Amino acid sequence: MAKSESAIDLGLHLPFQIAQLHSALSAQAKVIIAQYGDLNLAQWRIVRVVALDIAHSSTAVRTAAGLDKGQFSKMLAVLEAKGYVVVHPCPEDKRQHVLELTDRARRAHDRLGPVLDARQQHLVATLTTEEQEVVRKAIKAIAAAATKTDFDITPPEPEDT
Amino acid sequence: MAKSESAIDLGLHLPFQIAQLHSALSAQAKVIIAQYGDLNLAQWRIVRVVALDIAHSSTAVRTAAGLDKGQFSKMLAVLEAKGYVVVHPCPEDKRQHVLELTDRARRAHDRLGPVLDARQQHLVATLTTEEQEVVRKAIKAIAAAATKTDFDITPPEPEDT
DNA sequence: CTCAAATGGTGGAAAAGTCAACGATCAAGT
DNA sequence: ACTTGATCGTTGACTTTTCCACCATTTGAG
Repeated sequence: MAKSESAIDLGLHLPFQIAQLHSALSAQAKVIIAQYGDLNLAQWRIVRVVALDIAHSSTAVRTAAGLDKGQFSKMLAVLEAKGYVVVHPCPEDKRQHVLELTDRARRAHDRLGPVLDARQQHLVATLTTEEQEVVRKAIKAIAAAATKTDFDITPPEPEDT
Repeated sequence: MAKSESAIDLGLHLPFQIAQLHSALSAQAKVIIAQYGDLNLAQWRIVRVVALDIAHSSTAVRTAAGLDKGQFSKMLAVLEAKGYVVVHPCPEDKRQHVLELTDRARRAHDRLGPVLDARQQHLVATLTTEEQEVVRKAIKAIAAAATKTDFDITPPEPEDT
């Protein structure tokens, strides 16, 4: 088989390829988003999660957007300052907030949403439905497998030097 | 079909899921690498590219490792300072350098390489060979599709506000 | 040879992301 | 009611990543 290469074929390197892919996607998103407003990627994600009614309370939005606690706090402050969201106290849990989008955010979402949907379609355009399904499943599986960190074929040996 | 959700099902979101996956993989790699030495991810990639004889001249290594120009310069300086690589002038192009690994780097690679290979296998362990093939193809295709930034369903209309 | 355009590497600035500590709030048990 | 432990959001320091302007070198055209 063509696996004669040391280890660098195409098969190996999955994390590297994912990183490359992520980089490309991120750059693409950045350019697109920049054309339509003054929000960055993280901020847009927050807006989108709320606009699609995926979540409205702060923690739920944060996890859905996949953001760090600190970063979320900062981005949310920016969004509020720019007039994209209004923050209400949460009746059920006084520690949290409830996010409400302003008209400005809704307009931005109405303009940008379709473009991002088009992008999404463009991205998977070359894949069949079955392939998309496989990819989706694989992402999930690999993400789960990525939690293990103790491989330890050979335990670290500090006195090797 | 089950596509009743606004847009947020599983199918959409690919960039987001890739981002999450990348984050998980990156964190995993970070932990593993940290156990075996004092190199970070980018530095390790450089070492690996050279160790596997994928490239030796600076620009080739940089692109193979998928690093930013500036970051590569800095990481390379660190590698040199730590005694992992020796930088020679490039005879064919005086702007570039030729990278040579030190024994230290080779030892590090000999120790860490197998662990990362094991990790790689673990990551794709749940996927069949065909599925791996699909994933590989998909990554390539999506990455290619990610270069397009001009979707412009509707051109930006500044006077919408 | 000379010039202009393109490419490579460096360094600094700005942005993004990470992390830990802190006070406020909640939940659960007593 | 009270206490303990957990969760939540904020803040500030810190690291990492990204971007851009600059100079040196190369390449190709005249």
